Amino acid sequence: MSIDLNDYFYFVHVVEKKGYTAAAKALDMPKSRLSRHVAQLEERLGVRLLQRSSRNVAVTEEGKSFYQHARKLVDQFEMAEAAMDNRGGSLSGKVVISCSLGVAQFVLFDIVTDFARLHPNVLIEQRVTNSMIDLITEGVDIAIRGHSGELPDSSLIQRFIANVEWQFYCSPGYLEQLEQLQTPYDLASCRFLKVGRAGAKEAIPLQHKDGLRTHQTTHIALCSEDMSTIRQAAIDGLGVTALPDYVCRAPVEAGQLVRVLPDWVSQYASLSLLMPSRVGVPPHTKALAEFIRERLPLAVRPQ
Amino acid sequence: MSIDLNDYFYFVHVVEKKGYTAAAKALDMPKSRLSRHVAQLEERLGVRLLQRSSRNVAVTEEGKSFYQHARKLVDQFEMAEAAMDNRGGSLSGKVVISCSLGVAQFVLFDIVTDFARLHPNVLIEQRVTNSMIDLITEGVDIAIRGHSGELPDSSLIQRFIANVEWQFYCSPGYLEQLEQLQTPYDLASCRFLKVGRAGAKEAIPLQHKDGLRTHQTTHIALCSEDMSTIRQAAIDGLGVTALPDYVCRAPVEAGQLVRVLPDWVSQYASLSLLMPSRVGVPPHTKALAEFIRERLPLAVRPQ
DNA sequence: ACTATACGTTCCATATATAGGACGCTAGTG
DNA sequence: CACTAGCGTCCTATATATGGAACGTATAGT
Repeated sequence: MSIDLNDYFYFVHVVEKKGYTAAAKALDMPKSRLSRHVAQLEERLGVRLLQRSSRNVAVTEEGKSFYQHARKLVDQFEMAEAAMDNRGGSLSGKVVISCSLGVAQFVLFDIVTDFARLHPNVLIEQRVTNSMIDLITEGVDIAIRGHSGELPDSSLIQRFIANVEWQFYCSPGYLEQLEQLQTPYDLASCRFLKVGRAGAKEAIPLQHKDGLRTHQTTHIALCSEDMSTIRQAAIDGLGVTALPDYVCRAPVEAGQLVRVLPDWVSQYASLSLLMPSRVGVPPHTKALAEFIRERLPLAVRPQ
Repeated sequence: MSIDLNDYFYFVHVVEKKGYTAAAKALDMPKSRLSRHVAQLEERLGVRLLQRSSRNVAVTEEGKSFYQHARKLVDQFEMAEAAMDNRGGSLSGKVVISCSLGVAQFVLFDIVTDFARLHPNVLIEQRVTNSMIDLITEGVDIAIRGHSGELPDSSLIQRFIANVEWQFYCSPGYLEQLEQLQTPYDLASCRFLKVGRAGAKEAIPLQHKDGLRTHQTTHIALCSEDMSTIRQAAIDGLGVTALPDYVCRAPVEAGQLVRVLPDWVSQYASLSLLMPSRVGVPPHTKALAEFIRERLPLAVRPQ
């Protein structure tokens, strides 16, 4: 029974993709290899890491514990590889990064410029869209995706980066106009400013900090796919809105917005970084991915 | 060109054993394997990590940088393995640990007892000697060795654990008796208490914090292989001594000893953990080794 | 209830890595 | 100045791992 550090790598990816088939697609290797390597790891450790059914895999308690360690190992691996790619000679090449409007305006704006300053020979092509596009056919190297709950399975490598809370905000002036805004029900008598697309009336999801979920139907005063437009509308006192916490941090500090229903969150979302594969990725692409992975959590850090 | 995390493991061991032959012996595998894996790693990264002559290997600058990352990866690996070995079921078995008198009395005393309390079914046999013994023939599983400079090459796995400074101490009362003790030369008129074996006169090595080295011959009043005896003699005002910093921390805080020549150190030493091999090591031995590796640096931490 | 589908595992011819020794080289030794 | 011991690398029969398809099974849609 021999020690094989690659087992860690395989195991981590099977866990993160929640299955052998998905992991095999993402890593572009036959699933039989993954199966055998994870089995070998389990035998060597004498622990069952994954509980297989014929339909999917579930991570056991031991597996979760082991995953914590194994993920750190793979992190170290990725950092080491990225460090070696950066060494000395300046990076060059073109990298296509895709993200949403909100992420571009409020999260990545200084990260990509800092990277561009750091690596003047790397051409960054940023594609901004709120639509889900196919990264492979569109030739995208890196995508940042915001999503609530699970990201739909795909053949992409996806790495969790940060949690995001969509909180409720309005201007201090608008708040005074309202009779009260203490409970989700009070939203019914508000004008609501919604990010995305909407009809005249929409059910706004709410989640209490203790986990309780509910909905409240309310009147939509304005909806836009552009968060900065919605934010400006809220600052101008047009209504209540739900936005990611990091979007409203500055106007809250400036006194232009106040957080309302502070015990409630519209949705808990996540930001993930997606890449088509992890093998054969050119150094400048790896470097940007690693740069984002380090900087982005700081940019959206709560408080 | 395929990615192989084992390359990291092999590279780290070649660096730490300063050669393919020594690493191969320690890991109990043919050196051809190490050679090929390191070569593959270099080719994949496109960097020369080791500079080979036909007589030995030298780590390049890139190699040193890469080693920092790779060592962390291997650390993670070892911690993950140890964590899995510890899981649930209580460990059992016998483990033989060898160390010097000083390490036993001043460093390991609560570490081994804590471990014994944590794992009541593990029998720890501690062998205490100041002589260099052959771990393999003596059946020793783990050894803690103090050494100044490099540890002599052996077929053992050796992991650096902590730095130790041998500093100069005497009692406040003895210090008053002395005309002055400002420079190494002033040691000549002191009575010196030496750890180990010595003649009536000995050259005491000194090293300035800036790196300058010198010697000072002085009269030996007492020498013992037991640090606690020497320390007690110093507390009783019999002379000046040089002892590891951690040995004198308590008496210094109690006002029984004062550090003299504070800009000088008698020697910079290290503590390392040695094990016969890393493959086929039973869980309880791994667990003790990992436990020591975590706890010992805290026990000897300066200040 | 039925069926098509997608899952993880197993099988086996083939490709790849390995072990152990031979090799060429160099630093220390007499 | 020749020699020996010890180093890292290269070579090749053999052992091991691999990829792709076949397999058994459980789910989700009808």
